[in-house]
Amino acid sequence: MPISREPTTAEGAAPRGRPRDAGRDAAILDAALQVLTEVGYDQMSVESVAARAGVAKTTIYRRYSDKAAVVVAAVEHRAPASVPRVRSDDLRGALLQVVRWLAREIAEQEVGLLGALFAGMRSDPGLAAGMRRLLHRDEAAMADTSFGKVLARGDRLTPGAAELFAEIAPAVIVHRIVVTGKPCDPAFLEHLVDDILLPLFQRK
Amino acid sequence: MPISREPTTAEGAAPRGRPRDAGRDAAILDAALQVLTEVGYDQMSVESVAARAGVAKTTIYRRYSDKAAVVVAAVEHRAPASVPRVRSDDLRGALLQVVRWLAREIAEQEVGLLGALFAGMRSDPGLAAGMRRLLHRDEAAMADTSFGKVLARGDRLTPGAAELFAEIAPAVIVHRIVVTGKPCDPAFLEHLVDDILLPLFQRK
Amino acid sequence: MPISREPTTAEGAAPRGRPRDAGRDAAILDAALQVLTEVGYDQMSVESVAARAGVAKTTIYRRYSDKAAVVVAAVEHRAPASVPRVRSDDLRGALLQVVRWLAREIAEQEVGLLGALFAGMRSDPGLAAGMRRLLHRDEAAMADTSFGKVLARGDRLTPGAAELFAEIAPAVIVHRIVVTGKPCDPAFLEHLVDDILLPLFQRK
Amino acid sequence: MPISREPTTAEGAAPRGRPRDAGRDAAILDAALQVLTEVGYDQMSVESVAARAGVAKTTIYRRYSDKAAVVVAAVEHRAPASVPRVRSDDLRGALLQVVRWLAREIAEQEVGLLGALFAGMRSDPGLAAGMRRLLHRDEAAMADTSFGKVLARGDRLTPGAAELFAEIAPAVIVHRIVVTGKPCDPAFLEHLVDDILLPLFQRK
DNA sequence: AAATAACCGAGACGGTACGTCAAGTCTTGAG
DNA sequence: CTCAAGACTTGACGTACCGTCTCGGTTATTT
Repeated sequence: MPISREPTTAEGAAPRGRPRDAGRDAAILDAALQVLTEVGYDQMSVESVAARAGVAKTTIYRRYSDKAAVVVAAVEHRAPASVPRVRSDDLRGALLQVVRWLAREIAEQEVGLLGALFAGMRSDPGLAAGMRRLLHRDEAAMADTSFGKVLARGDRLTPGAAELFAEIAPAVIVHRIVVTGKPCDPAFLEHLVDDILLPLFQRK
Repeated sequence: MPISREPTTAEGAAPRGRPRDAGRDAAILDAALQVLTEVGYDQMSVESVAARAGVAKTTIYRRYSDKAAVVVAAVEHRAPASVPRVRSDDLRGALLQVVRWLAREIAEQEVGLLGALFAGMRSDPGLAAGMRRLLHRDEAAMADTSFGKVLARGDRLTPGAAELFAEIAPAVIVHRIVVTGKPCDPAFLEHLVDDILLPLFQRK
Repeated sequence: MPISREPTTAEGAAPRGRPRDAGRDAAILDAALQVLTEVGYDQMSVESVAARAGVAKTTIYRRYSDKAAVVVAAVEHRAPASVPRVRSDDLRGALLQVVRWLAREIAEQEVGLLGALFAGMRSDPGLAAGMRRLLHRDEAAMADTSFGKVLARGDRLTPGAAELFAEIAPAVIVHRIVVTGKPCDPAFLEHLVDDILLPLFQRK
Repeated sequence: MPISREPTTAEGAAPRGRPRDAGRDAAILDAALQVLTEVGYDQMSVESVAARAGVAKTTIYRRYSDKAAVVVAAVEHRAPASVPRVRSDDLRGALLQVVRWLAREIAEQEVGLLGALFAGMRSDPGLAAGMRRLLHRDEAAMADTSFGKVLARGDRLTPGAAELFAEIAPAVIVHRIVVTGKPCDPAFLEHLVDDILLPLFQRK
């Protein structure tokens, strides 16, 4: 959530003064993402992000109100949430594919985001809300994909399968990574699909 | 994980010098737990814990290497994991009861612990391991309770029901609280039991 | 010896970033001097200096590496070594006047400096050197005053009288104050002049 | 100034309990003297003295009220103030001999003592008094030596020569060592005798 | 062509907390 | 009562970030 210069509405309000350098936007967010995944949320200092981006600290704080806001933006920036395309005739295969993608996604970046979330939950509820919105966005994005359509087939699956998936799959994966500390290897993912998701979706 | 004076093994090593004041141990951990749940992990300062415990900062650092270590010890100290007793003839009622207890437990203290976990994951893997061990302990404790016995009845339930419960219930609850940001109200808990847990346990 | 930003030489090196506030420089050194003379070297805490100067502790540590360095700078800052003007035709009067000034000077500030010198002698020889340089500066300053010219009159006084004065007068005064613990009252100063300095300077 | 067990008066009060180990007294003072001369007054920690003496910190604090008191005692312990014997018929030789001894004495131990003196001057005037008494004691001891008798020969020297010597010689030597930072080499000591002391004592 | 406004790098600044160290006191157990 | 060991309080140390601010200097648009 960058501190935007443009008023939410209107086009006419021509921005005055020197415009922000878009190249720096990218550099900042890339650097933030790197540092975040390398050292974790609270070992990540704004100063180190600035250094790696080759940018002054001011340039970051002009765009983002907060260290946490930088993290949100960084994750938002990178995650196009490109849910992989799946074949509609193979439910198990589709689930496996998506679950695999989800696990990699979470391990790589969302762990950092969750750290920020925990850190900011009490202090800055508005920010927490922002992060939640971001996390929620990805779930919503699924509905419009081929995978979303597979889960929405009311004739063969439990109604509400999509919601169930969004509720359970990320939760169990995060739990696995953070709490258990074990990797999301293929065996685990098959277990997730075969012993949890499929039984729930296919019950008569 | 306090900085113990006694070598792990051996009995003979008579402790020399003035022994640590056990009263202060308790005071520190109680204070830490209070502050932790009040303001969250990284708003919690060691100094404030010391102040509330009526103890000098050094007295804390003599026992614990780190702020994070204090948190682990604090949660470990308090959590007797007193799973409520349940009736063996009412599976749904038992699940509801335990899930309700679990939700309260997580909301009250484990959120803080998880924050510490995120904070310390990269920097101090040994510490992270400690926290995981702690979280795992509670799950293990369930096996010996009346509830554990209910889930272990292989004749009527899916085998491995206990493991499934430990894998899913906490995950979904944490996800609800942290990621979704919504409270674990009765409606949600019933949903968790009726739409997720029961179907999984009773299938065939 | 402040941590200077400007390279010692060169003019071209344009200072970048926000310049240091000169007002704060003065405030810090004044405060340091006050606290130093009030409570002595090792009762003086950097924090108290910061408080009195109305400045953050970090602002002091940005300028000076050390508590000791603050003291050197403080004394250096204040001491303009304004040797009083003397009449050239009255040697005894001139000596008395200068010795009186010297005694007050030493009692008021150099005692603090000497404390710092003792403290830093072993640990930081560079710092000790700085303080010595500073003390030496004052002696050198005398040569250019009316008093210096009086002592330099080779026709009537022992050659090297100026050096002798610098060697003996401060030494005896410091010894009186610190070792003996007695005040430098007029009687003592007259004794110093009549029984020590004059006889040495006027011997044929 | 050790904290004595015996009441000032009376002999009868038989000391009860385990008597103090006299060997430890010496160990403490020796260790203190070593550390003091090695690292200077305020780099010297009571704990390090205890460690080197092979003694518990308590054992030191039972004997001495203060770190500074330890230093006084340590210097007092070692300094037998054995002024060298001099020949009465050679004034210059006698002066040189004593001045040489004095310079070594000061360089080796009194510098540490002076550090303690500066440190304790403001905070504990009673202690400062103790140190002064100690320093004064050495001067007094001189009066009874062969050297003292040489200076007391009123027929050929200025009356009060002994006092003058005590006032000037240590002062100039300390000034040389501490303020100037230069060593008291033979050339300097000859200068001190020939250009300062002898002229003062032999005038008229 | 100026004037204006915002950008950018660099770094000072006030704060808050960190984790460490030493001084001096207190509390055990053993002798 | 002494001694060793070490816990304990207190207070200062010097460091690291955070988020704000103030410089000199750089683009853009607007007059």
